[in-house]
Amino acid sequence: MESDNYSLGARVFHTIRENILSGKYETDEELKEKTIGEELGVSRTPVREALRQLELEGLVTIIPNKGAYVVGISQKDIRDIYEIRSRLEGLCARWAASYITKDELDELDENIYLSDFHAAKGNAEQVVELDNRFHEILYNASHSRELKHVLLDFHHYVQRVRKITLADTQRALRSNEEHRQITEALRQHNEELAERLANEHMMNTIQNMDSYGWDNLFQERK
Amino acid sequence: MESDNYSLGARVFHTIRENILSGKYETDEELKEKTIGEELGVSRTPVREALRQLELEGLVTIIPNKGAYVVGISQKDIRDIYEIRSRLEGLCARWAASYITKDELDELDENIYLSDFHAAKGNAEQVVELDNRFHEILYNASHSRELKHVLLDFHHYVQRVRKITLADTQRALRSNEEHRQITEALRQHNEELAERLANEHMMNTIQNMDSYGWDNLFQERK
DNA sequence: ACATGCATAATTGTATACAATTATACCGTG
DNA sequence: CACGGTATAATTGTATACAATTATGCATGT
Repeated sequence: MESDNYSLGARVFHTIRENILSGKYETDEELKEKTIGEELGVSRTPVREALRQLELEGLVTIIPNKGAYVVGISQKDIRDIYEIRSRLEGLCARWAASYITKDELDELDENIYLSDFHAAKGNAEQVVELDNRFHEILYNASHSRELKHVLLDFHHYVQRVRKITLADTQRALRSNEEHRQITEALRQHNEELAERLANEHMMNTIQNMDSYGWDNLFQERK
Repeated sequence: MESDNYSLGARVFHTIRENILSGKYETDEELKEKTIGEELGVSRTPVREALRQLELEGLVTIIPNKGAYVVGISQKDIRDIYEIRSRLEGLCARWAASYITKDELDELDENIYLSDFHAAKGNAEQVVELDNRFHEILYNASHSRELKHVLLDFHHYVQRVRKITLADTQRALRSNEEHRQITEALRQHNEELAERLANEHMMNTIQNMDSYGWDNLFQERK
């Protein structure tokens, strides 16, 4: 999804974020600048910058002169995010319906085709990557910097949950089917339909998580 | 809205953000760590941290080894944000309709009452503050950390535009009337109505900006 | 045994020093 | 005069040093 040609500071940021979202750093764990710096082989400076950024993202809480603590992501947080996303992905699809190009539609088609293949094979990693890309194309097609920004944030935020739900072949294939319908609505430039389908796509994911069982989604964490 | 008991670093962050949003730093202007540090009487370290945070907020772009540049906020950005907010404020009101308490409803009533007073007097500053507080109560009443987080971000983002639109007495009074209707829906725990009214409240703001004339909203910037 | 207070250690906050990279200005050459 | 190259300066990136604050542990007294 994104290149590795990052500066050191940016890499530190991504590493810590990944460690929080993957559950490597536990909820309420204190993140000490010195310790993390030693782990990653850098000084405190880039670690501090990363922690300050992560606070803005809501992943850590910083108590001045005390420390940085991992903010837990509750089941309700995840639900809320998907409900927020349902509204915004809907708006995104609506806008994309106006602007989307033939090239983008072609890539969406290919994306779904490939995802079906990998889902059938059980290649969860690739399915997640293709899902990332599918939504990213829509974000770009919305032609809205602000909407893309906020949606990308949330998308990253729930990456861990998506890795689990999309590992289920049945859900992955159904998700692809929903992607196909959205793509079709976009091709027809049908704003109303595109919005409704993208909206439902997210709500279906919540339903899926409900039936999957939230305990299973969180078992690795604790 | 928030206390001033901040650490130095946090204050630097807020100052720079304010300078960007108020237009003191022009679009595409290069923000040099040394210069800003001297302006604010601090070293480069807290400035760097602030700039990295502002990049995450989308207010500056950082080109590695080159510099930090102010990202311009276009008219379309503002429109998009209000449309995004219309969806999310609607969702927020819907959730708040379930959770809102009598105390919060009382504060909303008082808030509107005071705002009417200040609007009539032409105290734009107070009207903006009360508007901030009105929406903040709703964000809290939604009982959703994630929704509150993203809405607060956007709310700050458009602070400058709000200062202008709410300086118009007619618009301020109409805004208060809309607040009153939303509050009434909340009091009745009418989710559907609350969502629709909050949604329309934002869309009306867009309409108002349209009739106000975008050029006037941006005249100070350029 | 437990609470209290003080000394010490650990940690964060800020400033500064140094390294790496990029911009600038000057000079020579065609 | 235009162009290019090189030395110099300016700026960012990272590490370290020092100050301020907070945590820890031990001794003391009750």
